[in-house]
Amino acid sequence: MPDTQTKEIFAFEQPCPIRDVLDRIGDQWSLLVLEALQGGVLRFNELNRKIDDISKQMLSRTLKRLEEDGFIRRTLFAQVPPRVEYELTNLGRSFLVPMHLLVQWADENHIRICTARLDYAGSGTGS
Amino acid sequence: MPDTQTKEIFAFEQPCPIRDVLDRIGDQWSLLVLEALQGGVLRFNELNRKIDDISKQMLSRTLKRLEEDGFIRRTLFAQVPPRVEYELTNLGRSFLVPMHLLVQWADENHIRICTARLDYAGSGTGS
DNA sequence: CCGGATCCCCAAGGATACTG
DNA sequence: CAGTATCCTTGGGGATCCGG
Repeated sequence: MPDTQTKEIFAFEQPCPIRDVLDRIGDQWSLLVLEALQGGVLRFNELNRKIDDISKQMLSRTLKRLEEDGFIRRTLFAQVPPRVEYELTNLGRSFLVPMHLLVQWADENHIRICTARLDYAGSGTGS
Repeated sequence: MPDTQTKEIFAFEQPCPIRDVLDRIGDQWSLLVLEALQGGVLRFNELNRKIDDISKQMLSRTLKRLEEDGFIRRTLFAQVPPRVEYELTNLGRSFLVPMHLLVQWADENHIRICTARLDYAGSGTGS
């Protein structure tokens, strides 16, 4: 792709940090990884086991993206059996503060959402 | 799954409210719509103009999903020229509280994320 | 004015095999 | 052990046309 045209991603991209954040943690796995790393340093396969329904592929991608955005730090020990450790950065840790509030809200209001869905389905379609 | 280890991770199962929430607001437009409705009641085309880079299609879908989950309320006035009004529910308004904290965090730390990206790109690829 | 129905495209996500 | 490369599937999102 030699020449990427300036495709208008969003008109609100420049001053829209939340978009960046949502794009990162809105995916399937990022939040799980961040939560898993709350306990401390973990190696790749430890993470893989801890989240065990994630594939190596997705774990790798997710870690790379999180590292790229500065949420986690990757440390490679150049040894014969490779050893790589992942841990939260200060940025990652600080992020979990507001995130947990959102999680808490979700937890407290999930029942309402479910109720609303049933209600909607019930009133919308007779069948 | 009655008993797992010190799994503070939200299991990826039935009781995973955050997944529901992220799936809803992690999309392209939901947040924009919710923010737009903060000011009060708006009609369909008013919303369309306010977010003007959204298509009618996506606005319609987004509104329906938000209504389905109980974040907004839709009021139809059966008139010859159809009139439909949208407004936040209490649930939707309460959601914006933790959400704004996340937005605020994003706002305050966006520069760090951007820096991390440049840093990562700079150290990762020499070319 | 307010959408639904339809078609299309692309990128995110998964599975598997391979590598240093 | 810690990934990468490759292929494939899925569905979100856009454009457009149609209907009430």
